Amino acid sequence: MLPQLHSTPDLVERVYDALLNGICTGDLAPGERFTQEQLAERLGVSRQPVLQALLLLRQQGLMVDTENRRGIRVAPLEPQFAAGLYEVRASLDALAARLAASRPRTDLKAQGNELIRRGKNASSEGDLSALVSLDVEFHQFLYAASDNPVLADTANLNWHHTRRVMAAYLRQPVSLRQVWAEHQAILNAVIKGDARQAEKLSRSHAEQSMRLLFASLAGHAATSEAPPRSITAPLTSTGRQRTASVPSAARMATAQEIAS
Amino acid sequence: MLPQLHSTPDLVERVYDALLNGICTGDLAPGERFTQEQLAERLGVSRQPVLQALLLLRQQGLMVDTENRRGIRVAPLEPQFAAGLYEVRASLDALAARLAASRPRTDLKAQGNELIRRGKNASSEGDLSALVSLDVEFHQFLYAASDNPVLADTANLNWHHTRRVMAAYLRQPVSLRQVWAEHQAILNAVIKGDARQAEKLSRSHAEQSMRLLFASLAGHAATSEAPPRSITAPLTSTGRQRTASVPSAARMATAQEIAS
DNA sequence: TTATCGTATTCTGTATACAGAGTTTTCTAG
DNA sequence: CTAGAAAACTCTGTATACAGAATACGATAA
Repeated sequence: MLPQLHSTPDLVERVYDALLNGICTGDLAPGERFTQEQLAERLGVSRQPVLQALLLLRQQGLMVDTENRRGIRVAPLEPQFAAGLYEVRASLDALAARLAASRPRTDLKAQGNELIRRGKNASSEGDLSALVSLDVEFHQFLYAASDNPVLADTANLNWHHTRRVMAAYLRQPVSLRQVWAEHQAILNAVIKGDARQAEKLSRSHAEQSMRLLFASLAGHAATSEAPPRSITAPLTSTGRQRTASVPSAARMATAQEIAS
Repeated sequence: MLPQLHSTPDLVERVYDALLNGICTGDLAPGERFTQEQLAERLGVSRQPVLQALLLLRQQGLMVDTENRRGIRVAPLEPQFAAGLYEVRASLDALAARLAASRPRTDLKAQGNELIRRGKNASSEGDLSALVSLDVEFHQFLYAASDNPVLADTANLNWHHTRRVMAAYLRQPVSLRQVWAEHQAILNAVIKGDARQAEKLSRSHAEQSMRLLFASLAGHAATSEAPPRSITAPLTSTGRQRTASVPSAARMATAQEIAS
């Protein structure tokens, strides 16, 4: 009898993922208010999974209750918060690089180089969203290589915020080749097993990323909020559905649209 | 019109706190299986808040689904996990100390010294559970002093696990005066504004704590699992109650009790 | 006895029902 | 018209109802 993989529809997780993704990409702009019912209807589920997903998102600081406790909204994104985030990240990345370098692993080289190849590729094409994904992927790769699950979990939680920050602030394609050159250097140090060097490079990379980010932030006026592009598809649930028919066009209406 | 503090019974939070506390103190031993209904009945609430609290606890790695997805149990506590935990903590604490030292604050001295006084006091009395609390409190104090909310949140999440580890492994009162002498040294460096020194001391304190812990662990046989002392009171809910009467004696029965 | 199928049981996740807290709206007295 | 009470509305959190999935049990055939 095999372990029997579970085929869970798991609506909570799907709602969570949908909202998380919306927040991180900036499709769900901070500001507008949602009720649980609205979200539930858009996603084609009942209020219950939404309630639970919101519990998680609140706990991670991605959503906040509205003043009167009526409705919820995406947490605003303050530059000061981003600064704190990068301070933490610098420490965790430094640790990850050090650990990764001090645990010899044979399979790192191929996998790491492949990631870097793709990163440099996306970089020359100026594909911003691909770059964000690859950046996340590269750093997760390092966390995994550190072989410390606590570190991986801790860092990954913060990366949700980091993704948000990048998507929100990194409007113009800044000098991103530099980023991937630094990744390359870190990887090399890790592969060589030079823990000291890997740690140092990793820390300065995080700090450099923050500087880059804030330079980019200074570039466009603080008033020009991230223009939400916005689509959130209804979940194509295989599980039980509520009886009420769901409007087929489940686009998330944005303030911009309504205004125009 | 004042901000009007909400008087929320908030059952989810209370269930969460009750379970978290049980896990961290070791009253809820890893191993025995619970169903949502059992927990709900013991705490005098419906299954719904329990379900939601478990969502959080699962997400934080404190509880795990049982193999068959029937019931849930407290996540086992592996020494290897603890090692990873302390590696992360060393990094975060070092950062916290550095930041705290580099942001001059006048009110740190009095508050910090008071904590240390209480810590040394509890230390000489050998009050283990008070010592754990005070340890947590001292480190949270440093996180707060770092003035980086991301760091505080990140570190606090991990401290749940740390509390668990300490309660589970720190059976005999090891040389705890040493711990508070180190705290003292860290605080002094922070107050003096010596960031470099504060960072160094903080890192080595975390590493030292881990060594102490593992020494303690080696002391008693790995087989002697933490003896669960175990009581979890039913929530004295002010909100709506389920109609079914709750057994007044809501002690959590342990495997030990049943066996004897 | 042991393998195999069907049935009962358990337990979960999701949907729906309900009650309370805060808000807005409506109505009435001045 | 305006201040204030009261009714209606919104929205949340909790309880209950329901359906599906996995296991345990039990009967039947070899």
